[in-house]
Amino acid sequence: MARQRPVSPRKEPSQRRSRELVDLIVKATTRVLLKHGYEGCTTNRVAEVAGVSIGSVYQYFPNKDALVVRVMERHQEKLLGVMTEHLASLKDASLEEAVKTLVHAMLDAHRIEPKLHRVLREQVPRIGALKALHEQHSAYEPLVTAWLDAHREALPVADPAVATWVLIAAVDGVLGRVLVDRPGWLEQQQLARELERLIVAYLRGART
Amino acid sequence: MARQRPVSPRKEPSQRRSRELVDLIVKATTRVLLKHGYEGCTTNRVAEVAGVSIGSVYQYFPNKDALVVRVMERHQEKLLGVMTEHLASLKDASLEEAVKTLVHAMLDAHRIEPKLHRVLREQVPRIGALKALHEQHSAYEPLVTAWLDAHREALPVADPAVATWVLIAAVDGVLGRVLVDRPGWLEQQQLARELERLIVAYLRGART
Amino acid sequence: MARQRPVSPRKEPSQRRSRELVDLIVKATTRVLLKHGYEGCTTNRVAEVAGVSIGSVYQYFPNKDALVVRVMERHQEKLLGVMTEHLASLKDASLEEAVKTLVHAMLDAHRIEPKLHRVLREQVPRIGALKALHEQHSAYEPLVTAWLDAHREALPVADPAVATWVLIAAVDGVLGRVLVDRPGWLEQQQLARELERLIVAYLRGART
Amino acid sequence: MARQRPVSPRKEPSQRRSRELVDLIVKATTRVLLKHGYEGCTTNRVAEVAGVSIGSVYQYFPNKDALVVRVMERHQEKLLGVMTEHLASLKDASLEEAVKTLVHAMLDAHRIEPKLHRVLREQVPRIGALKALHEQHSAYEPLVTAWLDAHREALPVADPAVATWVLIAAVDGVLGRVLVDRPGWLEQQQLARELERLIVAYLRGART
DNA sequence: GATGAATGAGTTTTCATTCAT
DNA sequence: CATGAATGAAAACTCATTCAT
Repeated sequence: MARQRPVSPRKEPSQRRSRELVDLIVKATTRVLLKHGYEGCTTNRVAEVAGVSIGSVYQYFPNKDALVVRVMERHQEKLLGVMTEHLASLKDASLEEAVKTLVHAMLDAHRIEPKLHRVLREQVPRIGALKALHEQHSAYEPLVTAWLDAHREALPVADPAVATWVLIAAVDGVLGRVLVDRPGWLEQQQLARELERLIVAYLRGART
Repeated sequence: MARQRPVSPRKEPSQRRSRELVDLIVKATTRVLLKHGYEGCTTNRVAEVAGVSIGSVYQYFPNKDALVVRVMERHQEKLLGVMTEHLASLKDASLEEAVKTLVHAMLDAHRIEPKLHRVLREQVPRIGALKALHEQHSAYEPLVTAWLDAHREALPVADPAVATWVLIAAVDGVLGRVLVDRPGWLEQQQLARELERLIVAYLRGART
Repeated sequence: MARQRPVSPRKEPSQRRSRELVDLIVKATTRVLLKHGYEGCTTNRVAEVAGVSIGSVYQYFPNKDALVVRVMERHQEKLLGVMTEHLASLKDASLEEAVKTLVHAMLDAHRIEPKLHRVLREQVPRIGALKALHEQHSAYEPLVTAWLDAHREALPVADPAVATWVLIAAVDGVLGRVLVDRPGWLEQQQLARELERLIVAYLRGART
Repeated sequence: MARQRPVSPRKEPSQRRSRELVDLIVKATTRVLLKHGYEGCTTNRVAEVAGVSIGSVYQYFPNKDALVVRVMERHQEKLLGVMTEHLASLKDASLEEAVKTLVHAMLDAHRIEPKLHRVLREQVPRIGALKALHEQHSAYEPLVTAWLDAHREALPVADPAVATWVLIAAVDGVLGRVLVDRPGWLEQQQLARELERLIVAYLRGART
């Protein structure tokens, strides 16, 4: 299935000037990605939009995909920031609070740059970065797992890690779909409510 | 975002020979898609694999994407077949039975051609106006909604359509993820159990 | 040292039309090679000079070097033609006649397209085809060796094959140099005479 | 044939430090040439290998080819050293001694850095106006010519300069070929013997 | 209808060279 | 002097699509 070239930055931008350049390029990539999608995101176009020579692009990025990957990483860093910030208060929360927090966090994360988020979700799989995309959750999953573990007694959860995995996959699945098919819902109270219900019910559980 | 071309078959293959030709081409596209991914799925390659002239391909398909779309449609027809078959018995089922049926149906659907399924999910960019196509669920959602509607009294479900949507999005989200990150789980009992728990709990609900 | 890509034709030109196309391309390559050297022999330039689309070039040649190699092969076919024609009469020749024939043959071969010959000699090594270039002699070496073997008694030649090799390498070395540094000599009587002397002396030999 | 740029050092390295820098760069060029061939010998790579800024390279060399030329010059200086050293004793030598000396000298010269020698011969295109450089022999040819001239009486040599030229071209042709096609022979006694026979015979000559 | 030769715009990428710091 | 970031012309090559046969 081909694809799998080095994607790591070619050269660390050391001086200030370069760092700004890299920043410019990544931002341009984002814009182009938003406007033209992955196919239309050509290196020349990126360079042009960035107002930078094509050579400069290749000075810092070994190839086209490296650009996209970098955009993805930046976005994920932001997501992660939002998530961890929200989840910091999870520790001593009650079930209801915890769930509200989690849902709120995930919704907020999806509100950061919804269009970009959607483009990345749709296009990034093609460059084999789907796993990387999924692993964006791995950073805060432990927080959730820890909470579950702490409340194990009160909840019929056999394996906290698995429960976390299923939960996040489910919620993320729903949100991903919302982003693509029902972008308006992101701001709807009802969506949050349903997700909360989904989670609470699953955790309180009713063995089948 | 560019992309927006006709995608429907150029001409209905009326004679038998033509129909066989189309079939040949679609099968070839599938094979190429599996082996080389979307990027590597070039029209010339497809023609070659099909043992057919490139001109003939363009006789029946207006452009490259039409090929891929046809492959998706075929796959979805199969999915739909499996789903509706399973869901036919839904009508008078109890909650537990209904849920078991649904989960079983979705799992079975994902077992049809998992590799192709994954390639289509991962590799195929959202092609043009084809969002609808990606809503592979829309075809059987009504069946689930109908069942929910019929059992409305017994279940704290405000809006059956929304509940169906959320449910399917959640389960499909989990399964999509399983396909990519935990392919082995597809055959694991535990996965089915967790999904059933998720659904039952959500439907029996526990208002937050 | 990189370099070593497939160089064999991509597709056999089957129809008349195609054969003419390939011919056109090879001729254009020759012209470009003569005018701009190997570096300046770009595929686009070749296509342009041939009055053909760049795509057509790549239809029949997998890459740039394949073009050059084909030019080389054509040239060698001509050389070989001239050589074997001359050497046909070698069989029963006396030493003096045989040597005259050989020298005459090699000189004639170098007169075919001296400029092209020179360019190929200078540039072709770079694409790793130097051995191929040398092997151009292997086609008629046996003829010379056979003659030597037949006259073994009369000549102090220990190993006819080695003697042939040395002889041809020497003469070819001289001619190659003439081509580059003293192109005018090619028409000079004296050059032929010196080469004949070189050979005759070597074969008649005088053990050191 | 394009190509025609200044190739002489941009500025004489006056201070010690500069001389060391130039040395570093030339050595790096040699290494890169050996490892990657002429095509792969990029200025940036050279700078990197030399552990020197690309700017510094251009401080002392006006362009890429100047680098390669310098490498060639260095190599030829060494060759020349070996040759003249050997040929110093030529003066009063007998024919047999003289020939032995010459052959020995040329063989030794080819043993200096055979790989570099081969790369330079094979890979380096005739750079611009540098034919002269390729006439690596011109430096010691006079020595041989002088000897021939001194022994004119005893030898049937019409024009010593021409004889020298032919002789050296022939021997060098054989050696060049050996380098590429039969590298092992370089150490074989037989090669030396054959070359000696070739030369002695040619000089003692037998008018045809 | 079927064929497949021909097209050429459009991509990615390299690398010699410059010049502000 | 030294640096190395920045440049951008130019090269190789692809592939969807057309159209004469």
